[in-house]
Amino acid sequence: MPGAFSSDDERELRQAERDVTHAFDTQPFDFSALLAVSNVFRAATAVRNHMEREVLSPHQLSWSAFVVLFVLRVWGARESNELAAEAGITGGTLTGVLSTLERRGFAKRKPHATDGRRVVVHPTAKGRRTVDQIMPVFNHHEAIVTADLSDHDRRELARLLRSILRRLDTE
Amino acid sequence: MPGAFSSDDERELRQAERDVTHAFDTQPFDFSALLAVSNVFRAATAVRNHMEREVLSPHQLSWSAFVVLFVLRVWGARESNELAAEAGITGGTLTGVLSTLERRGFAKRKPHATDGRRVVVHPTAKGRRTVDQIMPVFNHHEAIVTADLSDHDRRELARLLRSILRRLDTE
DNA sequence: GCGAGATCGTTCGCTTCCAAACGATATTGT
DNA sequence: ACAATATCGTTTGGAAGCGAACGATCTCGC
Repeated sequence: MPGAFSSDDERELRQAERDVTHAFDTQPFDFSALLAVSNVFRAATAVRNHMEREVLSPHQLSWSAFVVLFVLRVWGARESNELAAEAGITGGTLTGVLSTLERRGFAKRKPHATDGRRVVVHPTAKGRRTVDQIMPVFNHHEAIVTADLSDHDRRELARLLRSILRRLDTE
Repeated sequence: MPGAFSSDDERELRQAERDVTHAFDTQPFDFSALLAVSNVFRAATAVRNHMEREVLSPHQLSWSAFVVLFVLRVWGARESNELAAEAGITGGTLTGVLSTLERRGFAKRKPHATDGRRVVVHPTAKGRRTVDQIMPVFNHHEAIVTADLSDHDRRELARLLRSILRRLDTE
């Protein structure tokens, strides 16, 4: 059912909407877009902080370091550019993350067989083991933060977000 | 209608699901939670990068700096701790952001009337003017990135995300 | 072949970001 | 009254993060 807010939630929301409208009284805003985007951020930072605190910090791993390691664990050795794209970070940032990962023995850079410019990143046994140890806990917390959503809602959420991603890809 | 993916999208998705399942064949995962959470991040970073590039960088403002300035513009002077909470950053980070904002003349710190520890942050006229200038463009881009979603979809998206936020608040 | 241009990872300068430690100020218990 | 405790903003140290500039390497046109 649409509009199934808690009344507190809805009141606070409408108040914020009024405040913003009032603040910019000369301009009409697209509120559904504003609310959608701003909530994507609030949710992302809240979940990220939660995960880093509850799941990742015991292993001294940052979010990005874990994502990179996860990709290596599931799909095996990758080239740097693929890795950066899948982790959603730039090449410059990946260099730093890889330094950390390599220093701590989770991954290893190797030269490409035929192309002297490229680098292939391999997970180490320790790296794979660490992901295997973290992943169940991580997934459990993913279930916790989405506990108020039905399975259908979660898939719907993922679908709506992919629509945004697709739109940004094609720009 | 549920499941209204493009077929390419869906195929890629199912393949990724198979890959992950195969990689961790001893453990069953909650996939709807995994997909929901991971897409929240992909979308957030993609939109954030887009906004910083297209809207904020001409004004030399970071995302956080803009959020803080926006809060000051709409709700007026705030104390530091409120500001940090609403911007989704820690106190230490806010100090740095405020230094930048103050240096560039967008905001100003003033001592609290009765409590010598606290600081009240005020927007300057220049700060308000800058937000007024950016906000229409920002909102226009919010509309662009959510262009493939109906108005109903956008509100549904915001609702689902708020459910996650509420869950994290009450932990 | 071989020079022009593209592509790759790294480096650089700068900002953001967090957790933890720190001083300064308030509040509380006794 | 006054020590113990709590709270506030800042500082610190280290990792992320970006865009731009850079050298090294490859590709393409001729």
